[in-house]
Amino acid sequence: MGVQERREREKEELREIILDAASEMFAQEGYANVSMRKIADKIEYSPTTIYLYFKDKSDLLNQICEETFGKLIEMVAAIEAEDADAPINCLQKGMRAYIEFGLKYPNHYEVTFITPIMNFLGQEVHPYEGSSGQKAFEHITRQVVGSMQAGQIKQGDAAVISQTIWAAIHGVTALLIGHQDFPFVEKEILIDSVIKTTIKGLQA
Amino acid sequence: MGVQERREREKEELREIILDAASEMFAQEGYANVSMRKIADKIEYSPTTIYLYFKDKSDLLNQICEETFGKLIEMVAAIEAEDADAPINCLQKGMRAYIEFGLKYPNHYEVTFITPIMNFLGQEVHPYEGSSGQKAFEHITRQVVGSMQAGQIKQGDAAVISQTIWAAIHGVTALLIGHQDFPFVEKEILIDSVIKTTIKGLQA
DNA sequence: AGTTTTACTTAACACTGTTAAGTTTTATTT
DNA sequence: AAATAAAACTTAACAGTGTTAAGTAAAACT
Repeated sequence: MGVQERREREKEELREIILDAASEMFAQEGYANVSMRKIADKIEYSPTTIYLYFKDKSDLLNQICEETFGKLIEMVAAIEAEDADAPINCLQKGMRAYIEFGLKYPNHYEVTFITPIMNFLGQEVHPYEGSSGQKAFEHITRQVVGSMQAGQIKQGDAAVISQTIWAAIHGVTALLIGHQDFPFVEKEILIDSVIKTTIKGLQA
Repeated sequence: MGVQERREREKEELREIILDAASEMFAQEGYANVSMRKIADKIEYSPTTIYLYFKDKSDLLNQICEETFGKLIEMVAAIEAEDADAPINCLQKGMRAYIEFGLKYPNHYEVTFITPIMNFLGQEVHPYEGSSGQKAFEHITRQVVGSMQAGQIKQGDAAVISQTIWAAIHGVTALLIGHQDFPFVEKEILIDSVIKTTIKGLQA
C-alpha cells in the first residue's frame, strides 16, 4: 500500500513547486502583476492545474503568507526565549524584528497586512482567526503583560496597549514600504524614533 | 467670442460628472471593483469618452483623491486658526482629525495612503511632490515646530518627529480600515491611546 | 453651403480569473 | 496481460478588464 503514499508525496511536491514559483513572483512583481497564466508558464503546467491545488489566486497568496509569517513567529519566539528576564527588552526587540521583517519581505507584508483583499461579499481573504498574524499578535500581548507585571510599563488594558503598539509598528512599516518616493529621514533613525516614542509613551 | 468659453464650461461640466460618478462608485465599492465600463454606464457615455478627460483609471482616482484631501487640509487649517496659542492642542486635534477623516472616507484613504498603486515602471501613481498629502504633512510639521518652540515637546529633528507622528496616526487608521475582522478594542479608546501614547512619548 | 475642428462611439486587442468538458496517464481489478 | 476505474492534467471557452486606433456625428468657422 506504498503507492498511495508516494502519490501523496508527489502531490505535495507539485504543491510546493507552485507555492515556490508564486511566492517568488509575488515578491518580485507584486500580487496584482502576477497572473495565474504567468505562474503556469513558469512551472510548465497549464493554468488550470493550479486550481487543482489551490482554491483560487487569493488562496495561493494566503498560504504563501502563512508560510512566510511562520518565520516571523519563530523569530519573535526566539527573542522571547533569549532574554526572558527583561520583558521590556523583548518587547523592543520584537517591535524591531516585526518592522525589519516587513521591510525584508515587503510584498508579503503588503499582501498580508497592507492591502485588504476582499472577496465579493466584502469579507477579508486573510481571516484573522487561526492565522499566523493572530499568533504573532499573541506574542506582543504576552510581552505587554510581562512588561506590565514587571512594572516596566504602566498598568492598563493589555489589549489596548498591544494594539497601540501594533498601530505604531505597522504604521512605520507600511509607510516605508508603500511610499518610497516620500522624503523620509534615514530609515534606522525613523524606526528608532517610533519604537522609543512608543515605549516612552507607555511607561508609568 | 463667448462660444469657446461656453464649450470650456461644458467640458468642465462633463469632467465633474465623471469625477462625481467615479468618486461615488470608488467610495462605495472600492477602486478595484469599479470598471471604466461601469462608470461609463452610469454617466451614459461610452467608456472611451472618459479617456478624453482623464489619462487613465489611476489618473481619475488621483484627481478624486486630491479633491477629497483638499477637505482634510481645510479642516486642519481651521484647527490651526482656531487655537493658535496652544500648539500641542493643535497637534492633538490635528491627529484626531486625520484619523477620523480616514475613517470617514475609508476608500479614499485606502487608495491615497494605503494601497500603493504602482505603474509598470514601479513608480507611484500618487507622487508626493505638490500633492494634497504633501500639504497635509506640512501642517503636521508646522505644529511640531510650534510645539517644540513652546517647550511642549522635546527638542529634536522636526522631520523625524513629524514622521513618527504620521506613522502612529497612519498605523491606527490603516489597521481600523483594513482589518475589520480583527477583534479591536473600542475604536475611540484605541484612537485615544495612540494619540496619548505618542504625545507622551514625545514630551521632554 | 462647404470645410475644418471638436466630441463622441464602435470595434478590436491583449489581457485577466475561473469553470466545464475532454484527454491522457496511472493504478486497480479481472 | 487486458479491461476497467480513478486520478492528473489540458483544451476551450465565458465573461470580464484597461486601453487604443479608426470611424462617425455634431458643432463652429469660413
